[in-house]
Amino acid sequence: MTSEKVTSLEVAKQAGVSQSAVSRVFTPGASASKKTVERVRKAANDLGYRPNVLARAMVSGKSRMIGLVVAYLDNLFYPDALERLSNELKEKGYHVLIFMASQTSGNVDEVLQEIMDYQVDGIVLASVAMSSDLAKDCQRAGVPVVLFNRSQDDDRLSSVGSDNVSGGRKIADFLIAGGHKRISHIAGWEGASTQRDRETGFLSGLNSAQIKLFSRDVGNFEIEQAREAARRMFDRNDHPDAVFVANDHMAIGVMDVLRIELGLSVPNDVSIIGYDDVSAASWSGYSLTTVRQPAKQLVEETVSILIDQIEHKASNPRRIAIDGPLIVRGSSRIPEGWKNERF
Amino acid sequence: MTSEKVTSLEVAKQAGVSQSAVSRVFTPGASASKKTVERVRKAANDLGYRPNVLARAMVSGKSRMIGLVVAYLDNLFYPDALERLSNELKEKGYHVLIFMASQTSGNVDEVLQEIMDYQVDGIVLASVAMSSDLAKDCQRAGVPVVLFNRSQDDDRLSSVGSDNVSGGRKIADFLIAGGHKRISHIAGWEGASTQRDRETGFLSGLNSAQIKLFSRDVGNFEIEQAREAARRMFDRNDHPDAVFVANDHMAIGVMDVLRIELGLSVPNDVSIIGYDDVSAASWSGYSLTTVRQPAKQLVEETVSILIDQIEHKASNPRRIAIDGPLIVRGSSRIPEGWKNERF
DNA sequence: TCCATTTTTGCATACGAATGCAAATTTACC
DNA sequence: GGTAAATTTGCATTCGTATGCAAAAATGGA
Repeated sequence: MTSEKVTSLEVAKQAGVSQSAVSRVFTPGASASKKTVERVRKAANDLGYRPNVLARAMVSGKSRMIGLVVAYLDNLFYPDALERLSNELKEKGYHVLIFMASQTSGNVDEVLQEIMDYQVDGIVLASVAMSSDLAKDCQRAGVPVVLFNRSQDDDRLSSVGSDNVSGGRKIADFLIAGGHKRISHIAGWEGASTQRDRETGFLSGLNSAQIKLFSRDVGNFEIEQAREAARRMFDRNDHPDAVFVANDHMAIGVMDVLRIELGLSVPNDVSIIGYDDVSAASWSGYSLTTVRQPAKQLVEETVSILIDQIEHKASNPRRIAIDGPLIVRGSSRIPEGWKNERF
Repeated sequence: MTSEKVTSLEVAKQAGVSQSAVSRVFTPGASASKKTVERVRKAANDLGYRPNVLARAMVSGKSRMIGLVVAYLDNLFYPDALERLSNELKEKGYHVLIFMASQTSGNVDEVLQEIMDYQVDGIVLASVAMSSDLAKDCQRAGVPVVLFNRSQDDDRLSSVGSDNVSGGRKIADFLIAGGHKRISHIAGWEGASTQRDRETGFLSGLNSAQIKLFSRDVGNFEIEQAREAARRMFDRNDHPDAVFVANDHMAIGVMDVLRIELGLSVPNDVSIIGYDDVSAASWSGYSLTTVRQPAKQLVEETVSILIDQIEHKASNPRRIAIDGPLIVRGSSRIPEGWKNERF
């Protein structure tokens, strides 16, 4: 009931050495004789001593914590990424302090301040943007920041994402090859770089084939809004025969509306393509054609950049866009003579 | 580029007061004259000073961090809970340090040790069990622990969950009322208290009606395993006409197998009932009948217990089981004359 | 064995903020 | 205005660990 934290000093007494000796035994790279190591280890074990990370952080200036800011946890892409990130970082001896940034982008800066109060060694912003001022602050404080699945013009910031332009283009090419004539788009939140890039690639693909976008609506990456967008989009006689929905999360909602509310057949009446390849996309109930965001690689790159900047003081920001394959499944009409090659 | 952290001392100089004065201005409840507050605030603003949470933690012994251990982030119930937990705690001035416990329960203790190294003020174990030894350690260190969505015999530990026994019973009653004759169960991981309790309630419900469980298989809360269990279970001529699947995550996989692979109609050929009421359960593609776990309340109770123990030193563990309603949707045959009353 | 190197050790201090204590100041009241 | 009480302030110390420095011990070489 009484909190009895064991300190290095107590271990030192028990082992008959100085506090510094204890510290050295637990500090990788510090020197200590075999004998002291042994005695200290024993004493530490007996007393149940473990170094206080916070105290260590104070003097070393390294907290071994990474701040993570996330907005949408209901889109399974992010929990998945979070899990990988946490595991990957743990491997390197870091841990994740998590912060939710509610929908409004206004409070991100505030959240970031809070994060910095914890002296985190680095920050990952997942699908969240930050103000330029804050970016400067982070830089000044020597805290590296990586934007995950978002990019931003500020060239002080590293970013990791998939190549959304190329992905958007693949989708257009695929739909065109499938002979679709009335191709539409349901967009995510238009403030997001992912949205803009996907749409840019998509439109450029249509453009190359001289095809005009048939119709367009916005779902803001929210499933309910996507459903409404779908209803609006199909509330007319000549509806689209293909829709690129800006992410899987929304695409699933859209498919439900089309099939169940409107009685349409996917893919016979209309082809649906999403983006991300979340696990639900491969559920046989949806079998959603989509562009895969290679979460594993994205996370690995993110961690690698962070660690580089933290431990090797590599200071030049890196911006990475990994290409993701089109995963062809049953939600889209398959082009004549199509082999499941990757686009 | 050079890290220039602003300290209270610098603010003190700038404001022409002592370091203590600065500290007091930023310590709620400490006394300072209007004049000093003003000058310190101004100086702090000018320099961009914010108190170092870690340093504060050292002397106060409170880190304002809560350690969270999670196992399954792919079951949407947990990301949802995590989001709520994070927000709720933030409200109270706490933040979440997250740790993944991989499938094997063996490494939970190790993870817990790591958590304690960070001097967290409290710990939430989500769907994860801990050894009795560790529980003792936490208690000794004065770190309150709350089991979330799990309970454990150890009566030193607080736990918050829904009333799984009652929930299981509701499901049985509902299926029986619907006239089902061949009622089966696909279990989650059998080491989990939630699994045991749900099944206990379910069986007792069947028992009251003198109905024997038709068949049973195990899915370990993993969607792929649940799919396989479903295939095994229906690979015979007289298959069940109702299946209670131990959570929604698995139930969705099961529905896909039944409908798409086996060509069965849900609910005409077989009724499916899940547990949790994750967001996907209400998607019209599934429209899954389920027992709702009231995530909001669960999280609120969890936080309330934690804060109580941390701030008011309330030391007696509390064990809470909140009743969750049966949410009747389209995946199950509805009993004659059924009104959507809550069971 | 003796001296030169290298390794190990302890001492003292630093990290940044909070707080008990006593001195200094302000406030209240007669 | 004067005294007592209340408030504010600064000093010094504390939290638990890491580390520069110099002293001590161990090692190596001839």
